[in-house]
Amino acid sequence: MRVSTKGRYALRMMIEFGMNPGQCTKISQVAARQGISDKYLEQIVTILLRAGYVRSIRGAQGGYMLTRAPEEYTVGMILRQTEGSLAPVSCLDDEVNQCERAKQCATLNVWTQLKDSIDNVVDSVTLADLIEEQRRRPNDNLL
Amino acid sequence: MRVSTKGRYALRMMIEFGMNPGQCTKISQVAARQGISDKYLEQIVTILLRAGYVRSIRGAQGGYMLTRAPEEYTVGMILRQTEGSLAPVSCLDDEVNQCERAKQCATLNVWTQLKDSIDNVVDSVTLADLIEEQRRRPNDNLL
DNA sequence: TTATATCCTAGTATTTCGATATTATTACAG
DNA sequence: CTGTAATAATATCGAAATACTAGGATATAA
Repeated sequence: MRVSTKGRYALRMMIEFGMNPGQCTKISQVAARQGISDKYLEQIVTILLRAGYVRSIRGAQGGYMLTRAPEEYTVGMILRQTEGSLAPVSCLDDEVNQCERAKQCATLNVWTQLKDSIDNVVDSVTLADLIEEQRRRPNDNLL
Repeated sequence: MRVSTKGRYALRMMIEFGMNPGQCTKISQVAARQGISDKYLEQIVTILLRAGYVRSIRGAQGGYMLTRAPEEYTVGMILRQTEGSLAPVSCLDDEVNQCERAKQCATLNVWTQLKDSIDNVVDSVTLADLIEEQRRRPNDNLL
């Protein structure tokens, strides 16, 4: 039931991008400030890039920036891209349950409740909330 | 964010035990009915045994049975024993947050909300609920 | 005493995680 | 037009976790 570094780093990186509105942020900057391997961050940002959540500018003076307003990203969107499904069991990944045991499964109800409850949290918090939270914290330049 | 087979099998096994109140249930029975490897189930039941959630009777005609009433087990209790902590991030495992980034961490709040929300679900459903759910389902003898 | 069960230890195959390395591509600066 | 700073896309790797599997030791009812 753990959120892996991939999802957590992705969130932190998106916060960094969002705190530089209108300008490029370099991976090396994020890596240095967060103390994370830049090669690993590159991998993660590629996922966000393909999802259309950030755009990249190549070459010198390049970097990444958000494609939309921070209010338009939920934590759930970012985590689902990087972590894959957030459902506690795989049979709840799809809209229709493919599991052959579904009809007899006494535990399905708990998993569904759990999934709904997780979704409810992650979909109600936006990147803008996190950025605001970040600004309220000490040591602004050391996330 | 997945519940592993260990936790899921443990729940299903506990339901089986609970559906045979007052009598022993053999691992081989559970394994056959659930289509799970009995050697793996043996491993899992050991965790429940050491937690004092079941007691064992060795030898011929032996098996396992619950040590308390189904109402007294929550899904959370069973999952925490078998899965370990259910917190989405390790810094929420302990009562006091040991993470040095805690004060500057903009994402801590989401993780706390997520943890509370997960705990709320798993701690509010009891084994008795699952057993009742099971009895309401078709094919009672094929969980 | 024998069949049937749990108990215990170890091993193993597969997958995931977290990262690193490599090479290619792009674009701006001088 | 060349050097350099940056992204882009893969490939590789070690460690840990996951999901079993195997074999034998121990206990007990009949």
